[in-house]
Amino acid sequence: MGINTQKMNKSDLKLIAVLERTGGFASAQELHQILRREGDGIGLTTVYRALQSLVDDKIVDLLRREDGEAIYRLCGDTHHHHLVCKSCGDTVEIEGGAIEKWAKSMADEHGFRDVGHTAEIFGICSKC
Amino acid sequence: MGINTQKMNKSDLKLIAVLERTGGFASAQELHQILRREGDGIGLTTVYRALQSLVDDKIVDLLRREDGEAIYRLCGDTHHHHLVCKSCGDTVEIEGGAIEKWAKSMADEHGFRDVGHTAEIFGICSKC
DNA sequence: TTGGAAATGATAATCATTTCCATTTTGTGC
DNA sequence: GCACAAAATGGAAATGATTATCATTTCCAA
Repeated sequence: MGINTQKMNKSDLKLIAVLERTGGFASAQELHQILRREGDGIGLTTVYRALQSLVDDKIVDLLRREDGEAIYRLCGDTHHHHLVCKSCGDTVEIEGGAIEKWAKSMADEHGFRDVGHTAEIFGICSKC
Repeated sequence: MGINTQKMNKSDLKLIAVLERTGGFASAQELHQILRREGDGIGLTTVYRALQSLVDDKIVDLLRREDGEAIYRLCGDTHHHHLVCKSCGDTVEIEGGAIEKWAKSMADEHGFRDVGHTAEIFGICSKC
């Protein structure tokens, strides 16, 4: 049994569809632009509302960009991390098995539960 | 040798003093209010500028509250990561030896150099 | 003392997010 | 189909943090 789509409204489903299609993280503003570009007249307010309800229902995760802007992704997407070039912006998706273990053991050690984590690596790629 | 205060300006020192006194995390707006309440006529602009420069110099850490607002805290002199409670904001500094190794090996594998990294864990602490 | 660089702070601009509210759509019993 | 209430929608204005602008002040070396 996947997501229960029975009780959702159109906006929720539209947002889920876009998030499935794009795959990664996206901000509310970006998601709104994507839908608009595709001819959907959805309003920004509705995008925020739908995302909020999806977060409440634990269907999407809410994270934060470096500058504090909220970004969303479908829960259950394969969890991975990024290796980003500070010069050209090129990004490599990498596995983070070691991080998962580290986060879990640290959380256990300090009595934290419901833990998530962020981990990114920045550097200069071979081309730059 | 602690922080090098020689090259700092008054505003930087004021902010450090308040952060030392209050101990935990505080937002720019809160720090500004505290200084104003104490009779210091410092401007909000200067508070943001000083905090930015302290972050650049790795003298304070910048994290995000749940709502995206930036919060600042004096950091110790060792490289560390944070375990943050999403509910009460309580923070534990933790070692990240595993992360250092992981970041280095990933960077080597993909030909990146001059690498840095970020890693934070967030969850619900035992008290909440 | 003085000239220029750095620091300062009030004000305005920016930008994501929320709130408000009038309008439209949807669902339901007849 | 029809009337009507509840839910959904979206544009516009409000909010609040952060940043940019720019005129003025402070600092400091010559």
